[in-house]
Amino acid sequence: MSADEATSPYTLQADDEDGDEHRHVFWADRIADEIAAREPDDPIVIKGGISPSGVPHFGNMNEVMRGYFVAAVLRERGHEVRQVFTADDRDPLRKLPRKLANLDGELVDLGDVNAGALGRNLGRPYTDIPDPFGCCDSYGDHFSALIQSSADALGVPIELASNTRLYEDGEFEDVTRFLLANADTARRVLAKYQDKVDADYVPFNPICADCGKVTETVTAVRPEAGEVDYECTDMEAGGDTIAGCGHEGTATLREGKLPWRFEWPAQWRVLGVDFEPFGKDHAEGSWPSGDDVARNVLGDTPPVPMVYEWFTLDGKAFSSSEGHVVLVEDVLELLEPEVVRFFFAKNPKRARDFSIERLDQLVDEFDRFEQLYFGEVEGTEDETARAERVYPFVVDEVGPDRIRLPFTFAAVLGMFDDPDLREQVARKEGHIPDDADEETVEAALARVERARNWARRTDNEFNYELKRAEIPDVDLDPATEDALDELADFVAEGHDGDAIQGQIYETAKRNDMDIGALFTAGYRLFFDEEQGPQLGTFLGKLDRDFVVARLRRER
RNA sequence: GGGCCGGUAGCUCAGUUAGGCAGAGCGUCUGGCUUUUAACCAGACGGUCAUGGGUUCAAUUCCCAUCCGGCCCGCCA
Repeated sequence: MSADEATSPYTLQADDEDGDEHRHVFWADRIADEIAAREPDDPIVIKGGISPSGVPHFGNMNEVMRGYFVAAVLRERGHEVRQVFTADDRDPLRKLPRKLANLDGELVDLGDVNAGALGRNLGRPYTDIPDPFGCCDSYGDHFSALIQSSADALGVPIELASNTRLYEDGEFEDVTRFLLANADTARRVLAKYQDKVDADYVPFNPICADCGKVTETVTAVRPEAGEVDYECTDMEAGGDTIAGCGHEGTATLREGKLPWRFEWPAQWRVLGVDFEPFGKDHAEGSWPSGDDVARNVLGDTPPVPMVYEWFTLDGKAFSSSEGHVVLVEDVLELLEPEVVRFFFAKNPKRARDFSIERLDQLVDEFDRFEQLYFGEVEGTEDETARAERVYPFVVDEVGPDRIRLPFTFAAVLGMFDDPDLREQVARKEGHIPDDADEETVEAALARVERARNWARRTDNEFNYELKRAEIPDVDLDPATEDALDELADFVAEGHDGDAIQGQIYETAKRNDMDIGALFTAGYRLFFDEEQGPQLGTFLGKLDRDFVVARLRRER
């Protein structure tokens, strides 16, 4: 097969060759069609994978979530699906990340762990490097555990497969032997993509028995015996040189790894992969060569590919090594899992910014999406069709009776520590129907914690802080001062929040001043902000002496 | 330098695979609601669909060129 028969990885924009007449509102349906057209045997295998080289961040979850939606669609169609995720943990550590994370997902500076010990392991497989936190069997296992817990947190069942384990168990042995026996073909194909591939190139990198580094210099190959001889030479890694130890030895096919361009197709064969999503970094490099290697070296059909665009985080590229990351666990302190899944259900072709600052916008979008599904709001034909198709895949359970507090409202409710007070205010504002059962109300109020975390984290205008200790520095004109004094007298008489709220309006009118100005003065005095929660209700909840004194600007 | 992906309202995004009046939400503005402030209702404003050409009765959509952002083309994954 020639190169022009190669598969474009841009599956979502390819022409539909079947002339399939239904247009899909959900990209995962389109992919599922592609997979089904090949009539694969069950179970259908969907793969993702990353190197456990450092903190697995929110953007990495594309590898899990994109596959998840395709799996869900295929399951809906009656297929058995396995979602496999390879931890590419035999890859060598090439450079030290500046930030690591403990098993709780807390970021840690390299300097706070034993950086020196880590530095001595450059060039060795992640699974052969001690865990810098000392809690797992290896560096690789540590970060694999984080990948697993991230997938768990999103409710996606993945079968995590350790690449190292696959090598050790001999799963790659046959395909490795085949590649070594057919090294000429392998070289010829890969040379189309990589200039460095010459007559001496060997598609296998043994691990040095002496220093443990992945080596690149193979001096003899005996495929039948399942052995290679090697010399441990220097390795180039990102401009730096990792020194080899010079050891000359012999390795079995289980004691090394395939170079990535062969390892990927080998994984497809060994795991029987039918579909794999991957980031755009692979689209023009490893995919074309992998596709070619699979077809023309191994004689396999490569999986259905799908390129996804990368996310940015608050406008900047995610960077594990530099610590510009957010982990799934962090995100789930701010968003419900269904909102996170909703984000990943959007078109993979589009580069998106995951904006922590504007998470309220994402949540509002989700809430509307949900209302569209339940027919509670009007939308365009496309919006409605999309909501009807996608919503069930995004939530664990379709619940028409759920209550969603508007996110920013929930953030403001967060200033009350007392759960009863939160509920009371939410009811008063009409966000909780009278007939809602206890469980539903509790579920609705769960958003308050997340919204509160968001307000705190971004320290935005919803992060209200009562300035109790000290009176904010505020300039007031005499008319406002009079009004505040009158209001103080009213509060001192003992009235509830509703009455105080009404009195603010009355007082402003009586003093012939702008209502907004009086509210602003109030917010200034209590929050040092221009706006805030419904003032009367809020003041009604505070201790009366303090409120009276503050309105009189006494303390 | 070559290839690829993306660019749609102030913001967040649908729509582009198959050419047929430019869309939604939020925000903004105006008005209303006997209490605008964390609302609700009604309406308005908001666009050279990145730019310039071409094909076409008709182009956001197809073709060519250009600009911007990102990725790949060394190594590695």
